[in-house]
This record gives sequence, structure tokens and C-alpha cells, in this order.
Amino acid sequence: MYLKPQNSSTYGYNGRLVLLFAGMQRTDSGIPEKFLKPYDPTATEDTIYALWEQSGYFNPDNLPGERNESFTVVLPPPNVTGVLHIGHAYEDALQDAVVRYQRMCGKKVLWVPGTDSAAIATQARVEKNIQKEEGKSRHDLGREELVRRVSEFAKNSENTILSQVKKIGASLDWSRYAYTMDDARYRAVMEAFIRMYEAGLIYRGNRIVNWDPKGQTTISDDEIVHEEREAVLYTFKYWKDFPIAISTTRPETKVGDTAVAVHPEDERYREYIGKEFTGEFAGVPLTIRIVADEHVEKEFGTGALGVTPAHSMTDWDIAERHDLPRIQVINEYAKMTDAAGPLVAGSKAVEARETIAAWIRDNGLMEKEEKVAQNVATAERTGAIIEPLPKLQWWVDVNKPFTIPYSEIPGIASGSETTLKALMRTAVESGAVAMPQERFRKTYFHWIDNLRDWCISRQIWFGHRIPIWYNGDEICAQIDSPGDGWVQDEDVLDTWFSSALWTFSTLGWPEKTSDLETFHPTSFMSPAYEILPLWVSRMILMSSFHLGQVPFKTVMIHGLVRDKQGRKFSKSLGNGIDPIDLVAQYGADAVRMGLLVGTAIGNDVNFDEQKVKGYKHFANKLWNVSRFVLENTVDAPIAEAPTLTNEDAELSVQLDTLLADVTSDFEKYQLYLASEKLYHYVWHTLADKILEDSKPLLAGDDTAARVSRQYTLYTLLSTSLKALHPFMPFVTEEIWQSLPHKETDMLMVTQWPYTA
RNA sequence: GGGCGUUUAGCUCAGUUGGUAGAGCAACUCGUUUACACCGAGAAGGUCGGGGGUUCAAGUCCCUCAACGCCCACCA
Repeated sequence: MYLKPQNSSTYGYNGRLVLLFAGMQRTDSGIPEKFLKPYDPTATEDTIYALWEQSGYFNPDNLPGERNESFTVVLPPPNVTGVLHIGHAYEDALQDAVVRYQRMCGKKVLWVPGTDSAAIATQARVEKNIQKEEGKSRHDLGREELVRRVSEFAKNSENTILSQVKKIGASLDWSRYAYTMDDARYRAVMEAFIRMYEAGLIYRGNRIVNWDPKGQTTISDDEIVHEEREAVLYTFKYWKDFPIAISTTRPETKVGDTAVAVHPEDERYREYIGKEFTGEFAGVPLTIRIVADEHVEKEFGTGALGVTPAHSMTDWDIAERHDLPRIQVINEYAKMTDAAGPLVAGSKAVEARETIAAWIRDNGLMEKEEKVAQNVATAERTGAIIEPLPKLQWWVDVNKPFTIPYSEIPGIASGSETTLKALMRTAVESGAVAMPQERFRKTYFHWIDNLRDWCISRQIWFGHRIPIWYNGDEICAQIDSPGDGWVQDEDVLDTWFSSALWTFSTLGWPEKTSDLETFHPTSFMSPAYEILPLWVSRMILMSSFHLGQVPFKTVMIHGLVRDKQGRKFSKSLGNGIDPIDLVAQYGADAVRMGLLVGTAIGNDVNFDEQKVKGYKHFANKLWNVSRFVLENTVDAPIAEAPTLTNEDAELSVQLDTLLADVTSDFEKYQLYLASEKLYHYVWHTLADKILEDSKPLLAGDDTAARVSRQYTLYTLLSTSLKALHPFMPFVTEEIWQSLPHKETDMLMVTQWPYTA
């Protein structure tokens, strides 16, 4: 009687009970007919996800009950034009498990979805398409048209990635969806730039950048791929009576040399330090000063380094330290400038290399030519060899002292003087950002110690255009044009600039929104270790500066998902696994479990499809346990607790003990342990032992014992569903929907079954 | 070159503060009297990469070597 549906029900043609609610037919035994077949995720998951969305519970404002403590996570925004790969699936599953657990624990949970414009990648892709389909370059289209086309493309592809994220079961608040290029984020980016500019932390400076001559843009260090190539190391003297021979693989740059650097303790050259020599090299008059610099390696080549300030990072730095002149001899098209002298001016740098080498030989100055293996920096996108060039760029100064008006970060007082670097270090050192994995703390600090100013300008068109205006010598930082005669800076911002604001730009900053008040700092962030320097540290920088807060309280860095042989997934290897295919084949719950169980956070995951298959079986196991329990409790008085037998009381305690353990694992973000324990319990304790032991009891004459066991089975099942829900949200919710007695209409907002 | 990892059963991985090695999958044996064959019962399988050290005791701590991997730098 107790299990008859309470809502509108009627009897079908053949006398079967038909339950109209949720369209589920019931069998004669009183349980929904769907339980007679194996669990079918494809028939279930989309419906369940729609049910969650309709409930509004993804939005913290709609969550039932009084929730005082907030718990916030922002989704690391995938590229708007991207497709979900297995790494996303892992990251999403991980975060969703945490988020669902916290929601069940009664917190005001917000998980913010979003996408990233990935400026360079997206523009490059669209440019390529246009080139292919219309034979036009971006210059043919013009800036405005290209930006329009790229934005359109981004908007059109957005749905792919978003629907894929949903397939995994991510319980994101879609009403707060953000895109790094939308209006609200645009405002935040502009505001952030202007504030930092006004604080003197953003400056324009001529510095050596990685110039991509093919893409005609600066690229960041992170977009460089080093390739090993064979090169010739030439050893020679600039002219006959020059006292020191130098070695180089790029003789063409030597017409731009202004110094020779030696190690201060190198006895061979000590006598020359500080002296200046003039002469002519390849038709160019040079003045070479001998300087002592500790960065010179005594053992390499002749132990003397020809310093070409304008075309090498290290040489630029040496020039900085010794106040040397800088002569640019190569231009943006990798051709020699007029300053390179009549011999090579106008020719390609690679050709000039041979010309100059020949000149050296012809003049009897060459001492040695040897083949060496060399690492050449190439552009990830275009494959072009990087030409280090001095260019006017925008920079974030990480070492400049400034007064921070407000700070909640321990060790940084409001109104005190600090630097961005110090903020980044202190935020983690003080524990305000908890980074529980020791090895990533080490990596982080190592990175901070070697941190240089951050180049934030990019010479592309798609992105946030720098809000700087020029009128003759006048410069003005503001969003809109100050008026006639003012021209805006051509460059756009590094995509990581906007990503770095993500934890608070998504919450409405620079407005003082209640979201910002309630949900920032965020609670938890779990990025891949790849982007620790790229993203994590820069979020800490931005949040500390603009809000005086850390961006997140805990960061758990996870590893990469690799293939079975430990190789990175990549298109060129053709070893990619589409998580959406996996979901179709095994169900999202199985994919989530396959990724989470037994993979310690921080280590790489060598992905094994067999594992996913195993968890598909597990979902079915849970399904059948439910069937068994429902069938055997259909006529039981389980609405209220009967007097329990000792044995049954013990079973409850046993599960409770497990839950204490699992809860503690959750609190430590050790999902790989929690999930494994629950799996083991459901399969090998609940199913294999308890259910089997119950069979004689359920068929027996001892009514009290039977009722006690029926009640217990039902409770153990419903508790297991709750505990498994963060990992396997779909199947648990689907079963929950068929339970005759439940505390809440939806499992996702039911209370977590253990309180410490 | 600097830094950080990984190496445990055939495969994929756990192993929290040192106390006689664990799981899943695969393989093997037996079992199909309805919760589930997307199953059950059972057995097998490891000198914890090599070597050395600390300790009553080491997969765990220290040193060293090797293989593999990642990050940073770019030797000009």
C-alpha cells in the first residue's frame, strides 16, 4: 500500500497500474517497468539533465532551505570554438563531484560557466578558413570586417562546447554564463587595464619580444615550440687586430654588436674588461666595448659572447645592465635593415648569414666552423622561426612598488607598499590560497622567483583592444575616444589578461554586485598543472591587485589525461578519444567514474577505456540492486522506522562508518578514494553480502525481522544513492525519481547523508 | 642548463603519520533453482626500477644510478 503513487494514477487496460507521473509504467510487482531492463543511460541522461535545469537548482538563488555558507567554483573557460576533449571531461567531472557534494551539504553553491575567446587561436582559425574559401587575407577584409567574422564564428561554435559540457552532467548555473568577450567582461577588462595603467603598473616599453615574421605578431613564450635543428657555430674575430674571438650561429646579427661580454673571473680576458675597440666589420663601423657579465659561460665557445642587444633576449639584458647602445639590423619581415650595412641591407636574414660568413672567410677572420645541434624557437601556430626583435609593447610591471589601498591577504596590510610579485608570493605563502600539493607550491614559487614583466599586447585584431588613445604626443587611457584627432592603440590584449580576471569578472566586477559580495573569493579551483604559471598565478595577481582578495581559497592542481601508453592526446598522433562518444557508449556516469576513481589528483591519468566499461557495469549493478530492493519492499511499511534487529542496526552503523570516511575524503578533495570506497561498498558489501543474506529473511516467517530488513535495505539503498550522486548523478537521480519515499523531489538537493 | 615528477600484479592505478603489499580490468577454475551474465563463488598472480644507507622494522625516510615524462631557461 505504501508504495502506491500518491499523485494522479490510474489503471491501464490490462489492469496494470499506470503511473502518469514521469510516464513510467509499473509492473504487477509494483515497481516501474524500466527496472526490468538493464540500465540505459542514453534513454535517461538528457531527460534527467533537463529535469535539473527546469528545477532551477543550478542557480544558488533557487536552492531550497536556508543556506548561509557559499561555495563558489568558476569553470576554467574552454575555448569558445573548441570541442570537449577528455581532459575537459575529467576536469568537469572532478569539479561537478565537488560542487554536487557541497550543494548536498547545504551550501549556497554557485558554479559559473563560461567560454574563452582564445584570441590568437580563434583568429588564426578564421583567417585560415577565409584564405581557403575566399582566397583573401585579413588585410583584404580590413580590421572591422575580420573582427565581425571572427566574432560571428565564435558565437556560432559556442553551442558545441556548451552542450558537450552538459552531456558530462556539469551542474553549472547557466543563467550566469559568461564569455570573455561579452559586454560585461569587456567592461571589466577595460577597467582593469585603466586602473593598472593609472597605478603605474602598466607601461609601454621597447623590449625584445618573440616576433613571428610569418604571422606578423608578437607571441608569448608559451606559444613557442623549440625544435632541434643543425646549425653551424662560427668562431671568428670582428677584424684582424681585435683581441678576442667570439662564437655565434647567427653571424648576420653581428653587424649589430655593441659589446663583447666575458665572465668576470675569466683570466684570459680580464685585461680587456672596460676597454673599447673600434673597427669595421662586413662594411659596418662597429664600436665594441668589453664588459664583464656573470651570465656568460666560460666553457662555451671561446668564452666570449658577442653582444647583439637588439636581437637576443639575453643580450638585451646584458645591454641593460651595462648601458649599451642597441642597433636594430633585422626588421619585422626578417630582412636586414639599412643599419646592417651595404653588404646585406635588404636581403633575408638567412641569406645574409651566408653572405657574412663568406665575408669572414674571405677576410681571413674565420677561426673555426663546426656543426652543432641547436634549439630553434618556432611559432606554435605558423611554424615560423621566431625573430627576437625590440618592439614597443605594453607590459605589466611585476616589480614596481605601489601602495595597495585595500587587502584581505594576510601579510599585506591595506595601505602598505608592495609589488605584484610580492602579492603573488604572499597569497600562496600565507595560505590564503591553499595549495595542498607541496610539489606544485615548489613549482609556483620557483616560477615567481624567475618572473619577468608580463607582455600583454598582441598584434592581432580579435581581442580586447587596448584602451589607450594618442593625439600627437598626448596619451590618454579611457574606453571611448576622447574626441577628434585621437587614435586608438592598434594592439589587443593577451587573452590571458581577460582570463586572469575570470573569478571576479564573471561575478559582475567592476560593479559592486551582490554576487561579488556573496561569492568571491571563490572556494575551489582545479586547473591542470600546465596552466599554473599561465593562468593560476595571473588570477592571483589580478584578484589581489583589484580586490585585495585571493581569487580562490583552495587550488587542487590536476594532471593530464593521456592515452594508455602515456602519450598526450593529439590530432597528429590520432590517438584522440572523444568523450562524447564514450558517453554515448557507456553513459556519462561511467565516464565520470572511469576518470575519477583511483586517479590521485595531480598525477597524470593514463586513460583506459576498459575502466569506463567497468563502471557502466557498475551503474547497471546499482540499477539492479534498486530493482531488488524496490521489489522486496513494495508492500513493506517503510515510511516509519520499525524496531531494528541488532544485525540491521549494525548494517546502518557500518554504512555510517564508511560515510564518515568518504566525507573526510571529500573534504580533502580526495575524490579518487571516496569514489572507490563507495563503489566497493555498493558492489561487494551491499549487493554481494547484504542482499544475498537478505533473501532467506525476506522469504521467512519472522515478520519483525523481515520488516526490519526491508526498512534497512531501503535505507541503505537510498543512502547509497545520495553518497554516489556526486560521482554518478544521472543513474542515481533516475533511481531516486522512482523511490516511493524520499525527502526531496530531487536527489541533487537532498541532504548529504553524513554530518560530522 | 635549472626545477618538478613517475617507475608497485599482464594492463590501468591506489597505498594518508615507516609496522607482514591493495583495487579494478584481463586471464584461470567452478557455477545459470529470476535483482543483475553489464552475474556469482573461488583460486592464481608482485625481490614495490637497480644499488647503498638510516631503523627493531622501509613501497613509504636519506644518498646514488637508470629509464620515461612535464615545466622553466635558450649555449650566444
